[in-house]
Amino acid sequence: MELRLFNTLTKEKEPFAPLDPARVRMYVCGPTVYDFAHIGNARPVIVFDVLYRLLRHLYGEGKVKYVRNITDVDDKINARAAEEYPKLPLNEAIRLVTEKTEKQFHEDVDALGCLRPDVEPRATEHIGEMRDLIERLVKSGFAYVEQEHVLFEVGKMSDYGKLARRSLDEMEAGARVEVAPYKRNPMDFVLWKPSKPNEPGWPSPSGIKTPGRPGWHIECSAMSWKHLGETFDIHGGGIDLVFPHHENEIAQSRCSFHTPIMAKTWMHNGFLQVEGEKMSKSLGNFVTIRELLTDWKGRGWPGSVVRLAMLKTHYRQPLDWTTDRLVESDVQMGVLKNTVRIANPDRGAIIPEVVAALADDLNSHLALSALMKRGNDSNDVAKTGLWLGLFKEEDFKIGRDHAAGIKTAVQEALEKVASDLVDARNAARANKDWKESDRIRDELKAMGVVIKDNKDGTTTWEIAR
RNA sequence: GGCCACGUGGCGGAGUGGUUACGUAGCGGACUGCAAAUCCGCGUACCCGAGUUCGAUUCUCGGCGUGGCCUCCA
Repeated sequence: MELRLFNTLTKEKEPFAPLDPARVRMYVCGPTVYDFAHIGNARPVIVFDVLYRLLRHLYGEGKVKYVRNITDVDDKINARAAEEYPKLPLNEAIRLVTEKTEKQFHEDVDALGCLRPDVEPRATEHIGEMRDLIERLVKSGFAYVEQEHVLFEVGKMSDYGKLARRSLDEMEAGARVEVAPYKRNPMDFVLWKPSKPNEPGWPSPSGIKTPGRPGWHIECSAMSWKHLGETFDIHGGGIDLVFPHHENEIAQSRCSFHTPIMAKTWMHNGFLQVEGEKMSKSLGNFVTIRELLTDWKGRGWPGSVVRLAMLKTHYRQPLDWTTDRLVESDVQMGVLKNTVRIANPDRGAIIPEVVAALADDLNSHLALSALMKRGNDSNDVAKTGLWLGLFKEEDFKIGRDHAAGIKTAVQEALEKVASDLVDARNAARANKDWKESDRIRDELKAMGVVIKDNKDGTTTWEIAR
């Protein structure tokens, strides 16, 4: 099956061919760990999780390497640490903030059914690689040292701006901010900057005496290099990262290694709004993953429902996050769960139409349509839903145990009670005592058991969703 | 101001130069003592204007609207 992906570099959907099919390599920009991740952060995590699953399916599980970084050096982190732990030394406070936030992030995205990447490198563990890259750039003339800063000189790179499709002239004309005095060109960007005495700092490159810290972009160049090599296949993130972040990553990496590309395919997910408005703290419509899972609009939403709600829209389209979207996803998830309630994924196969839809630039909505199509074999739906991350293995534990004849004491007791009541109700029905029959059904309902009178005359029951 | 994306039925949303998915909601029906679940049927949409064309929702140009980037940001 041919995989086609939209490449921001060429603005075209193109056939995907890995540099090395035995080692498919993908890098996605991960979170800056200073606060709960919000629903906008969840979008790329879910989207690229689906791509990761698809790549593993197409090339083999052991053949794909997925790297998603954790940014643990950043001014926002420093500010948050000082605010939350004013009495601790800053470095210790920073460690507490980043560790806590990283744990929260993992809990949240696990709940959304996302697989962990193969490597989750931390910026602070790659300062050496960053210094190495910076030294290379200075030596080869792409970067310069000025007032203890190291800056990348954009004018030295002939096709700077290619990803964002902007020429230097256009960008300078649009520059609205004050230009720092140490910059040769207004668009030059920081690779390394000096730290104040109370800030985190590391030995500086290129003969700078004062300890310093990295600029924002260099960490991704360093970590992708360390874990994926000088060039790799896919680099992903939110569309807002195209400029300047990804443009600058490309500049750093290509000029360090003198390569024509950094990543072959650049993929960017579209932005998300909340109830038709831009999500922002000032509007008060900021939605964190944690809120969604526990209490948003009066209830908690299962991770699978959030995942489904996210994948209903193609990843490059803008997405409006609304209650209606979640309610509909909840209904659909209920239908899916009902379909697979006695299914066994081990006996099913991944539905080819679902894979085909995803292989066409991750058309997740069409894939979901194929999954929910009437008449699908329930074992196939189970297998495919599991593969898509919509179901978890434990969703099928009861079905499997049931098939294997394993029951817990609680289940046995429940079954005894329920089957006695069902028998009593059927006896009442045989006497056309509808009042008693309905009373027993209500009693069962109160216990969380739903009755179904089947067409063949039998009566079955199940635990209410 | 510069660059870019998007605009499809009540809602979500795919797709296509001509035959107009699918889901959800709604309505009608089958099945039921009544329910639940399931199944069947119905609705007939593509921002506006101009152009290309035998024919455009689909291509081109212009407009309007929404959003993004240009500054930390998924």
